[in-house]
Amino acid sequence: MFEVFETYIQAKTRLTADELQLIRALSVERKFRRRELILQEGEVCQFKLFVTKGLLKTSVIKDDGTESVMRFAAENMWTTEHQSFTYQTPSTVRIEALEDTEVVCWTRDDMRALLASIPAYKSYIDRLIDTILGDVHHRVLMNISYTPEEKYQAFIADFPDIFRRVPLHLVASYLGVSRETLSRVRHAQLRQAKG
Amino acid sequence: MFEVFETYIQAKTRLTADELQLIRALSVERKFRRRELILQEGEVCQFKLFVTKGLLKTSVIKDDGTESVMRFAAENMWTTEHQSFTYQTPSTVRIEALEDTEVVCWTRDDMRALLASIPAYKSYIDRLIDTILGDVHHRVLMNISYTPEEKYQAFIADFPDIFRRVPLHLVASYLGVSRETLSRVRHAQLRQAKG
DNA sequence: CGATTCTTTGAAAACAGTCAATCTGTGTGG
DNA sequence: CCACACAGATTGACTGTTTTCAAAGAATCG
Repeated sequence: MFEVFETYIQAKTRLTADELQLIRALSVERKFRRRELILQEGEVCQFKLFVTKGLLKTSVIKDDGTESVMRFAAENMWTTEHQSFTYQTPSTVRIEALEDTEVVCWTRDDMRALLASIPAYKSYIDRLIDTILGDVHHRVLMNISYTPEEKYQAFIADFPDIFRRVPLHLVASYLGVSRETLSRVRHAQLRQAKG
Repeated sequence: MFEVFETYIQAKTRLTADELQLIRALSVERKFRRRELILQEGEVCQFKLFVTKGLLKTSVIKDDGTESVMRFAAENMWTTEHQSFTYQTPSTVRIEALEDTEVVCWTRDDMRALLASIPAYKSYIDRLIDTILGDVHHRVLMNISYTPEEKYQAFIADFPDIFRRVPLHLVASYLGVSRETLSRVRHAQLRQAKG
């Protein structure tokens, strides 16, 4: 699995063999089965995960049982519960595997050590966070100003590799519309694409 | 104005007199009138702003003239167009003063220089970004799972110092509901509070 | 297969959005 | 200082959309 990460990170930044070796030494490889929980509500998030294979879902479950999907993470994407990971506090979200999934991950302390000792890696992470910030701003704008049709189109455009692999009702939850509405939206768009 | 920033930053992190002096040396103080544009769509965002007095609004105007408010920034809050500032690309958003406003600000290059030479300042900014990330995740969750009533309550709880100073229709835009709906929501809540 | 999960569909209800008109307060200029 | 203009808020009636509920149909996994 680490090889996938290695390929990815080499494309993003220039690391020496020693630096990469250090990152590898502190990494942990883990596998999860479909439906397996990576993180449960109330637990402290111990790892920052890099997905090398499969698909993860981060979500919040309300008291009434309603689920809100915060995030999907497929190959070559990072995921973690930022708050819980950074401050080692109980998580309010859960992370679950939607497919059999393989990840490479690091604990907070190991991550800190790596970032402190490898400037190029730190600066890559800084750029990554810039990107995340841009993405989430885009998502907010979509949330407050798009119609359901536009939201679904944006989702397809933003996650071309993911949208076919995720059950529609989870996409609906991610977008903040009901599954029935999204089903109808998609149906209408399919008809339009044909006609 | 710098004094306000100084008080703020000293409470957040420990800086030496020299470091603070350096930060001051590169800072620019600016004042804006109510309704004045700080940043226009298409312009490159030259500054990262720290508000010492007043209130700013960041928003996006769609082709049909509809405005979506992305963010408010009052005293002791930072604001900038992250994408435009970081990569010096044209901004898709505008920033406007809702009140007469005073800010302390820094250009990207000066900010970079400061962060590179003052580790404590860099680490403060890193923590700040952690906070922003948490805030915006909270906002997304609110967007996709709260009712208009809950959104308004959350806004009041999140911005107790701001909500009274902002026209209701801008709050509505920020929350992604129509101004009429928010007006009715607020009315109902006032009645409830009395009864 | 057999059971679960997921999707679709229809009909009804609830809801928020739109439109239009009015009301309020504020600030500006004569 | 007044009057007028303007930005903002409210209200009612209406429209349109989305949610909800319920049931049936498809797909998928074990």
